Amino acid sequence: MPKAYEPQKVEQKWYKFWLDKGYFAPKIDPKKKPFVIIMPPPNVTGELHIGHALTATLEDIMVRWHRMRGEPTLWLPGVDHAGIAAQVVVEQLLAGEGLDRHKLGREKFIERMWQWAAECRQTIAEQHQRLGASCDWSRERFTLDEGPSRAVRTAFVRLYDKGLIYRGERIINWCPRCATALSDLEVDHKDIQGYLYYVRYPLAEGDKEFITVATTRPETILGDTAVAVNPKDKRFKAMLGKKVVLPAVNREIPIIADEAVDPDFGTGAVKITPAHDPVDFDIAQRQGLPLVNILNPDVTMNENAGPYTGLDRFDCRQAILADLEKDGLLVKIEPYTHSVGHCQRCQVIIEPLASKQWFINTQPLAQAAIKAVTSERIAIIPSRFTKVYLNWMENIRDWCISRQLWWGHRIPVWYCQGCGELTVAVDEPKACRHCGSANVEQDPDVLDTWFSSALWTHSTLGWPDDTQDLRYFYPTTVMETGYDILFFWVARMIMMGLEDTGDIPFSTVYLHGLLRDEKGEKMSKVRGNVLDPLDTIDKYGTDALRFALTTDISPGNDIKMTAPRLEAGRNFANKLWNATRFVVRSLEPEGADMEIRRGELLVEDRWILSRLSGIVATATRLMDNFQFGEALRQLHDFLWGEFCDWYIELAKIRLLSKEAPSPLPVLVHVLETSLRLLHPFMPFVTEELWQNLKRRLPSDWQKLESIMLAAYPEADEKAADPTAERVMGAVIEIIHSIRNARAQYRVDSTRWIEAQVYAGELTPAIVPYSPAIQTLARARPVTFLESREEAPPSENVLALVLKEAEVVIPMESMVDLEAERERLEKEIGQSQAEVARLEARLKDKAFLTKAPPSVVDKERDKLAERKDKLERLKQQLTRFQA
RNA sequence: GGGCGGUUAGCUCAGUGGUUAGAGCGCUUGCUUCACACGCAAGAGGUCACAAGUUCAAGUCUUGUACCGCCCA
Repeated sequence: MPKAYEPQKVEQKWYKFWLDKGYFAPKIDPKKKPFVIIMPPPNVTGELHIGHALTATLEDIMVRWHRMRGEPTLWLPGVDHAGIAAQVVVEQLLAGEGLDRHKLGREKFIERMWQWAAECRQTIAEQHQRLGASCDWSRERFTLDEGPSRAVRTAFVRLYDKGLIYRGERIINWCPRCATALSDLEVDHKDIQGYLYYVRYPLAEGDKEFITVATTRPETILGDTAVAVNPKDKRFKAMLGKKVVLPAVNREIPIIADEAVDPDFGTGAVKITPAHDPVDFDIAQRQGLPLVNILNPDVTMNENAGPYTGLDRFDCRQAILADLEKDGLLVKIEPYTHSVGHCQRCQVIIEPLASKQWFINTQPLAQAAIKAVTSERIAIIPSRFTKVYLNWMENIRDWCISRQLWWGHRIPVWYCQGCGELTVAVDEPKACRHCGSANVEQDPDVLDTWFSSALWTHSTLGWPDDTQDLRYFYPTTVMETGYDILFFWVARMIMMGLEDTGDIPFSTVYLHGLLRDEKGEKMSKVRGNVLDPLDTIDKYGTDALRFALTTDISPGNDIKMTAPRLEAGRNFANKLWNATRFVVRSLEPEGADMEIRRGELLVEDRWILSRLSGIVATATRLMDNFQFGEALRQLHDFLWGEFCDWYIELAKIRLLSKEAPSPLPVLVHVLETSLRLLHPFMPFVTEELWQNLKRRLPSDWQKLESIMLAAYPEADEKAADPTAERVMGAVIEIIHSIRNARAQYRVDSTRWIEAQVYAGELTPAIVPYSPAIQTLARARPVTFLESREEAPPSENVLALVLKEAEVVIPMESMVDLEAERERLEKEIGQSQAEVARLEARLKDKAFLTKAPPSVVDKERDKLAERKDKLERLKQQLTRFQA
């Protein structure tokens, strides 16, 4: 084995091995409950970023863990066609070639999209494989595959037939750059420093009378169909029912009263532009006002804009302002900060406008989705997101699902050119369902990508067909994704899953945090601070990346990804490598019996086995609670801080002395168990090391051909050994204290120093550790005192009072008496304070009666121990006062 | 405006009421010790943002305040 772990040499070999062996595909066993994760499908917009690596890692951890526990485990991968996002990418490619989609035509453009998607899917699959993702590639799905596409059409038709999908003219968010409608969720609201313009509208009758309104978008004056005031607002009572003349276009519009008007905004009178504002639209519906649309799809002004026709929306704004100014109708301009919608995809300012689109009436679906969570059939982790989810669901608004794009699922609606009726069907109709005319044309629009994503948990498993996969794997177990798509995706999956199948899509939602750079900024391509997971893997190894992504994180909290995190992962993989290298090397000359015989175990063996059992229990409990970060941290600390730092060091001494019993069976057992514990987190290095062990052990030691198939360790309760832990604790403390004294007194590292140990009742158990103390603390001779009095009263002696023992070190003339006395006094002071605190607590009736007995007992033991130590410290001090 | 989160060592973060609050990195000191310098050993470093409360017991629960961030409107 080389001196350092070289991930590049092993990772791809093992992935291919697993894949070829077919380990990733579940075996359907009707007697067992499966563990199922449907992977959030990455977009076909390019390559995976570090956030995808986090998703893949967390899901792989769960999947490998459950698979090792013997559960039929399905992790189904997939890719999303990503409507707007992908179309934009390919349009940019076309632009580079001097083309655009209109020049190409719809059919050719779609061909280009498919070409792009195929390349992308290939890249994404390869990247997932580099990450070690053990997903079932045989079940991989693409949202535009025939199956999921039929699911989309089926779901649409069913909702339409139930009256939950409708076509109507509503205010939608129009992105002029993407040239499509967007749902409310696809709009980012940003505060903009703008202006509030106060504009006079002259009354139609009566000279020189005005009503003044305030607006942030003066160009919309052209689309006004009323001026509204609050009915309770006395200031405008006399004006109600009168008409004003719209400036610029000289159209007459009424002054009306509506409750929705806030008397405190501006002048209290507001302009109503029903075709370009959601609030105004509602008012217009109530009041029966007409809609005047003033914009073309490219947000130039249309023919309703009179003299301004053809101007861009913002040029028009300036032109109107100039004209108002000229006519003396612009009263004042105030700086004003207001929230403006931007296209989430391209950041262009969106226009709210009335448009005929397809919508889902979401409220009936939301009712079931709310109940699924409040009844705890679906749990959200971390639980604080439950409230966020419910709040959104309870205030849900209809969902605009049609998009004026080419890339996506075509809306399954055909318009009859004969009778004008609609035919809504899963399969392309030959004729109009109403009049039989063959002259039908399909709606040119496609569906919001999230509509197909909402079906993902069941469409991937075969719905609407009654397939074996759907029956066995649905409902799935965990939906793991980022909290940023809780509404976009998770909430809608719950609604659609329930609607389509009558059952929840998953029982647990696990939401992870977002990745940030070293400055704490969200990683994004726009910011240019993205980390390419493949670069990271090339530099540090996949397991190091996975370690960096999972250790010391907690659900729902953001993660700053920095080089030191990755280095820590690489170092840990290397530590594992070298621990195994040591064990493997020790194995070579013997190759013998690996049976652990309980009766022959030394204290240190019993100690490490006890600790191992404890760590297995802890890690399993944490993983059951989705605390993967904490679980990995505990495994790391055990392996590094206990197994490597102490057990291996002690084993070295035994191996050198060649005395029976050999530590090898325990070394192998603890190492192999640890590799299995770590496998879900760090699959490559653990497999490589496990195979290295297997190769050098007798053939009957392990018959399985991969660690992936091995059982996840279970805690061995019989191994718990408090006595061994206590003795080893004392041994470690003794060694620590001697090392500390050496460092403090700057004893040359090659020099041996004498140590006398008194350990009371533990003495017989500690005596066998004399060689260990010698080697690990470089102390010789180490002698054991029968009683405390044997400590020589010499002045040049360092006396260290420990929890269970005392160590006396003759230091020749090196001890600074004054400093020693001060140190002892300081320790006594601390000790006294502690004893006092414990005594007070144990005298407290409330504590004694109300605290659980186990806690009280613990405190009593502690007090006895501290009192004993205090006594011993005091006796030491007397030596300096003689 | 409503909601959520964060504030713990120099930095990045764990800490799911019960010892003397931990880790990684960084820092100081000493080590080419026969698994590992991607390492070993020893060490320094904390009013757990602030205030009040609940509790036998609070970094942990409640309320308020401040600052930072996010979501929704």
